[in-house]
Parts: sequence; structure tokens; C-alpha cells
Amino acid sequence: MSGHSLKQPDSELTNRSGHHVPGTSKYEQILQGAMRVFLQHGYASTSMDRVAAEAGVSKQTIYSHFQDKEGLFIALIERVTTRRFQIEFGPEPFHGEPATLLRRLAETLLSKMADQEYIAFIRTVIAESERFPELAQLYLRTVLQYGMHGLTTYFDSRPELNLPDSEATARIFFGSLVAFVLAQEVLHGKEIMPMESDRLVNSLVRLVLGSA
Amino acid sequence: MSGHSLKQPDSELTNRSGHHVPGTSKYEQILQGAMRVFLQHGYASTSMDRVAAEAGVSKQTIYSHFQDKEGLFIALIERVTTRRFQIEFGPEPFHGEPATLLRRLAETLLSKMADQEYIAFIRTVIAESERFPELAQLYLRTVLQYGMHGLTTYFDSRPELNLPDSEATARIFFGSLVAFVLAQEVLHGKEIMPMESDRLVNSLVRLVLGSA
DNA sequence: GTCTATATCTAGATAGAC
DNA sequence: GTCTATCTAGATATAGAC
Repeated sequence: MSGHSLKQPDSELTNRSGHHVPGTSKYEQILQGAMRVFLQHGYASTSMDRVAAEAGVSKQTIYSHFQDKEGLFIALIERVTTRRFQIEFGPEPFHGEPATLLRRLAETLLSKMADQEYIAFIRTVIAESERFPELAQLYLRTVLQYGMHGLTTYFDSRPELNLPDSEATARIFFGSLVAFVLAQEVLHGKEIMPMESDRLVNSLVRLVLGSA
Repeated sequence: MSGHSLKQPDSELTNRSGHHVPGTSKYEQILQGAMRVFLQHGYASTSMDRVAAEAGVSKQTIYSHFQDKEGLFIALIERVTTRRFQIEFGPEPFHGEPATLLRRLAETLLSKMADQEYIAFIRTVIAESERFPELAQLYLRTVLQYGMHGLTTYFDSRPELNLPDSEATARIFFGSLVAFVLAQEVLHGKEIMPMESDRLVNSLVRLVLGSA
């Protein structure tokens, strides 16, 4: 809650205290351990002792690389957001015929988000979005905005689709998919109200193309 | 994590230990205090001391009404899910012309979810969905399933809408709205990628009606 | 049933040897 | 930079008086 801030410029080679850091084996080890523990139990329920044990280092080693628990958590979520869980839609994701493109986009997104680690990651970002609002916004910028921009631009290049508001339509497209994963996976809805993701994708593609 | 389970039958008049309970002033007081603290700070970061202070009772009084911290949290979320945050769509929510009905439904949902307490509530349910999966499912059943059933049935009664999959379409409808609130409010997206909710509603209504 | 006081444990963070 | 050992605060839960 204190003086932590998101680093953009120097994030790869040094941390705020100056002693550098990544590339170092221990540093990576700590982040790996921290990822498992934080994503599984959440910020507050994770102890530094547990992180140390999971990472196979001593607690003091963690504190020599990171300022405190908050600093470690921020570094972890930053890393994981901008690298591991950056959603790549593949090469030339926003080219092709509308029906093919939309279906491919939807299926790619759903398959990337189907991973258990990704589920835990989303849950954690949402859970800590009040304590760490900048991390939530980083997630939105990194993951959502790229897709939004690409799809909006694509819609704009296809006036024959007859979409009155391409940006709002892109929101509906991604929003439906994210909400589906949220309900089915994060909130354990698939056990009590199952639905094949194909049905969602089919209807979604058809709705968007329906105005043409 | 232990022997707690969701009570369905006796939830209103007794708790598991048998000494009954609601109606009691202290009991309500505790739940009120617990709501403020738990929804603001999350489960793990909330201390029983803080709940006691916020509720204006002693800690031991809490333990005489609730088995432990988990029991209190479960009772709280159950109560709040089934009463305070049950989304009512008003009288005869699923009657009328499609365009009017869909718009009214969307606007009702968005306005109910715009409340700060509701935002905090959703965040908490998602945050604790791994520790308390039954609470997440209770939320889905209570809030989502009612709307899903109503809208799906309505779609089925309107074959002229030409919707190939009414259930999937209802998912898209509610999903878009929930995801919008999640991005804009919970994840603080409105500061970095603002969008008027009217634009979403307009496009959503038009998409659904577009196949007709 | 309700309070004050307390037992017990575990957390984050640091000291000091190597 | 890395470890073991430790300090101190705050947590859950309980004991015992009224």
C-alpha cells in the first residue's frame, strides 16, 4: 500500500534498490515459487515462509531481492501479466474473412484461458484489484486493450458488416467470452450449469455477422 | 476449510449450534459490521478484532453466535447473496416487446451493479471462489440462473427473433454486461478505457435483434 | 449472553555469521 | 549474496467473571 509503483522503464534489468536481479538464478527461483503460492492462496494468505520453502531459498534471500511482500507480489504479477499470460492470438490475428476470424479469435482466447494457472491468475488479479489497482489496470491494458484495438480496427475496415459501433461490439465479443470463463471456471459454474463453449462461440459469431 | 456447509433448510431461524439467532439485535449487528469489513478487505485480511470493533460488540460475542471466522463469513455471504444483492428485475421482467425488454433488462442490471457495495461483493465472491466454491455457486444460482432462465424462456417464446440457441444468446447478453462491469468498475478500467454504458446496451440490443 | 483478559501461534521483517 | 536464528506485532480462539 506504500511507496510501490509500477516500473515500466527499468523493469528488466534492475529493481528499485539498484542491485540487479533477473538472469540471477535465485531471482527466477523466487518468482517461480512465489507464483505457485500466491496464485493458489491469494496475497494475504500467502506467507513469506511458504514462498521461501516453495522457492527453495531462505527468507532473507527473498528480502535481499525484493523490498517486501508487496514488492514481490507486484513484481510477480507484472512479470506474469506481460510475459507468461500475455494472450497471443497467433500470426496475423486480425486478417481474413469475418466468420473465420471471429471463430478463430474466440477459440484461441478460450483455449488460452482454459489453463488452470490462467484461471488462478485472473482470480488473483480480481481479488487484489482493490489493494493493487495498478496491477488490475496493467492487466486490462496488456491483455484486453490489444485485442480490443485489433478487433475494433478490423470491424472498421469491414463496413459491410453494418456494425453501428465497432468498439462496443468488440467489447461484447470479448466480454461474452471472458464472462463465460469467469462463470464456468472461476466460479465453478460448469458443475451446476454446464454449457459447451462451442454453443457460445457459434451464437456469438452469428450474432455479430447477423446485421450484415 | 473444515466442516462448514451451506445450510439451505434452517438458514433463517437457527444456526448449526442450535441457539437461535436472527432477530437478535447483536446477531444483526455482527453481520452488518462483518459486511463492511469483509467486503472491503477480503477474507484473509479481515481480523475478528476489527469485525468486533466495527460491529460494536466484543469478540467473544461473535464466537457465541458463530462457530468461527469461516462460519461467520459463510453466513454473511449467504445472507447478502440471497437478500441484499439478489437482483430483482422488477415486476413482470420478461414481458413486452423484445427491444424494450432487452433494454430495460440491461439497464436494470447495470444500475443494480453500479453500487459500490455490490462491486465489493462481487470482488469478494470471486476472490474467495477457490476457498469457498459453494458460495461462488450459490451466487451463480441465485443471481445468474434466475435471469438466464427468464430470458431463455422469453427467447423461446419469440421464434420470430430467429435465434438458433436461446440459452447461448442469453449467456452472451448477461455475460457482456457482467464483463463490462468487471472491466470498468472492479478492475478500474473506466479510468483508462472509458466507455458509456449506453453504447454497450445499444449495440447489444441491436445485435440480438439483428437476426430477425 | 456478554464482557475483559489471556493463551498460543504465526506472520513480516531483521540481525549477524559466513 | 545467502543462510540460521530471532524480534515483535497481530492473528484466532478460549477462559472465566458477571
